Amino acid sequence: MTKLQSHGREPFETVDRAPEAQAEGFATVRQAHESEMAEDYVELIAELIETRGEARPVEIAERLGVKPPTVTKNISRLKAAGLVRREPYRAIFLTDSGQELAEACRQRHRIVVAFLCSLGIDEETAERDAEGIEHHVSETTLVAFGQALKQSWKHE
Amino acid sequence: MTKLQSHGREPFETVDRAPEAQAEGFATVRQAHESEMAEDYVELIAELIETRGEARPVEIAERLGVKPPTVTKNISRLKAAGLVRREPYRAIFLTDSGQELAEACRQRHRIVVAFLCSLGIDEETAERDAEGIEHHVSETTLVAFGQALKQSWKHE
DNA sequence: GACAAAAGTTAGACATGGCTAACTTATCTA
DNA sequence: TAGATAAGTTAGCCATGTCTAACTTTTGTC
Ligand SMILES: [Mn+2]
Ligand SMILES: [Mn+2]
Ligand SMILES: [Mn+2]
Ligand SMILES: [Mn+2]
Repeated sequence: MTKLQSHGREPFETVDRAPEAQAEGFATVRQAHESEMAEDYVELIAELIETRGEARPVEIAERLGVKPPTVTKNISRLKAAGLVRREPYRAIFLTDSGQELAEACRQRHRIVVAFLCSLGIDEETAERDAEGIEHHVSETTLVAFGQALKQSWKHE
Repeated sequence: MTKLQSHGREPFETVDRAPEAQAEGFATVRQAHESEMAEDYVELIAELIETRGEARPVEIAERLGVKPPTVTKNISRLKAAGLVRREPYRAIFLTDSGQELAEACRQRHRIVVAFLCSLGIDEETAERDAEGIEHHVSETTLVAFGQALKQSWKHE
């Protein structure tokens, strides 16, 4: 039991951090919440276009578990943010920047799900937890998940 | 390269799920967001009481990175929810149920941080990501993190 | 003990993301 | 092609969690 590969510390001690560092952490979480709606929408829209040919508000509402007016309102926010293109009463399309965001989100989502599954978590739970977790995974952590995933392949 | 221990699937394929299942996932995330404020506050209050002797609004504000009026408002919500006991202009205490929630949250927070660190992620990043991730980790996933952590000790 | 500084609260504003009810537009079908 | 049904929008409501400005209370200092 060498200490060489240790990433260190006893696992259950509370790290005490400088107040500013802690505050920065909470600020990061609040920021993540601000992008969350956009990320989930573009991700879903991309999936619907791919699998259903088009993205319709009814279906977005159904899959998000919200009511149609909520979708209308949020879609116009996405349009204002330049992520989506569309005319009233018609299907929804992604702009280039929307497409780009969607791809990144889908990729991240898939990695998080696969990583959780590689820990032995059932797919349903993995999907559920990933839907929230994904928005709080930094690039660093995403890379670490990817690495761990590769490791898990070797050992199977 | 046996398939015995495989937890299955190619890692980068999109799982397609029934609309209701997907909707339930998003509903779970929305629910998690509703408890998030309470969880972060009681956790922080418990830590402040432990390390500083008492929990004062200024310090809560400083560590959360918000302004004092935000803390005042949220503390009265926690009081209404029966998590906190306090009189105006005085320090804040946890009720039994607040204490209980705080302990669970601290434990979960520590496990998530330790787990991320065990993947080789630096502590600062681990803390930052954990602050958001913790609220979306189901019991199942928390247990899996704990297990993986135990494994990582064996191999170090 | 008075007064200045620090801490805390109150009031009122704002953005976000839900909702229902009522209306409009598009699509389907007889 | 008319009428019915489904889809989508609009208007207006609500809760949450943030803020600033102004006020009150407590604390510390001389
Ligand atoms: Mn999500
Ligand atoms: Mn997702
Ligand atoms: Mn948190
Ligand atoms: Mn936490």
